[in-house]
Order: sequence, then structure tokens, then C-alpha cells
Amino acid sequence: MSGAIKPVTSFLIEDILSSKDCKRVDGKSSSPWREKCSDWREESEKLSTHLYPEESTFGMHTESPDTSHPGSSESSSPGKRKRSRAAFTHLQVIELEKKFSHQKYLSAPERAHLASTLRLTETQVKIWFQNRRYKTKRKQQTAELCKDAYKAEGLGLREDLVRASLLTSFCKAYQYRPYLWDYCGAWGPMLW
DNA sequence: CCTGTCAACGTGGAAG
DNA sequence: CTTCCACGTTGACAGG
Repeated sequence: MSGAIKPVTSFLIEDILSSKDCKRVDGKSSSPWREKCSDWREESEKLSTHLYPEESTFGMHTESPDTSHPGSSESSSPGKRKRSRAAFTHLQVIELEKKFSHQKYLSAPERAHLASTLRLTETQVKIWFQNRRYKTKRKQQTAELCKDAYKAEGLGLREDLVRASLLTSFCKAYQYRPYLWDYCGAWGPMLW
């Protein structure tokens, strides 16, 4: 990635804490969850000095242009809250990738351990692995399709027909196009 | 603006 | 019932 990766910020936790329906990822409200939120906020702040002393922005509200996050003005739009998206630090991503490279699935204890060493929540680790698996799968599928395209070309099939059928496949497989360009090579510009 | 990326979220199904 | 998963979508954000 080209942009500077910003760390997970505590406003995220604040956001959850202040949310009226403090929900878990699986949709259930619970007070233990709320308690955990406080723990995570504390941990985030500890981590800021522990792991990333050079990143003075950690745990601060620098990232969000959303000036209406909790603390500043709760009242602005009671119905819809802005969703905040954490950006994991370079180090966190590296460690997650490292783990993923030799383990696609984590057991609960493993997840808990990884989460605590990276100072992330277990949910964040879980979601990261889910997303990562899905991303890998999509990449593979795209790669397959592109391979087929080259094969078809090698067989002397009419280029426009191949392109048309490929386009249909792509459109079926993806409603949007991330990761496509990585693997389409010369076909990319032709297809799109 | 537009587009790509990605964490977070929603849904539905399987397993225990 | 709970937890986890795959899959698809949403929304914040950054860069062109």
C-alpha cells in the first residue's frame, strides 16, 4: 500500500462504547461486551506507548475526519452513526500475514493469543482471517479465469468471443472488481 | 470527483 | 442456543 497506515485508534472503542445498541459482531447485545470494550480501550492506549512509541497518534483522534465522534458531539445524528474503520499498523498486518501464511485457520486459544500479542481484539483477528481467506479465494478464482483466457487464446479462439464470455464470467463472479488487475495482465485493459 | 482497498458488518448455513 | 464459517456488502479513507 502506498498510503501511510494508521493505527487502530481508541475512538473506535469509544464509538462502540457510546453506541446506544452496543452490539457484538454476531448481533447480540451484552454487558460483558461493554466491559471488554473498556479493556480494549485501555489496552489500545497501553499499546500505543508499548509497541509503537514512534506513533504518537496512536490512541488519539487524529485519523477521523468525523469530528462528531463521541466526546465532541454525541447528539448530532441519533439515528445513524458513522461507521469507523480501523487501520491496522504495519506491524500488526505483518504479524497477521505471517501467521496466515502457515495457518489459514486459528483455534480459539490461538486467536486469543495472537490478539493479545498484537493488542487487537479477538473479533478483529477473527474478521481479519475471514476476510483474508475470502480475499485469497477470490484471487485464486480470478487467476484461474485469466489462465483460461490465455489457454483459449492459445487455441486460436476468436478473441472477441473469448473476451465476451470471460466478461460474462467476471460479471457473474464479481459485482465489483478488486484484485482483478493483479492477475489479468494483458487481458485487463482488453476486458474492461 | 472517481476508484480501489479493506475493516466491519449482515446473512445464512453447518456443527457442537 | 452458540459459535464459527463463507460470502457478499457497506462505508471510511486515500490516491489519482
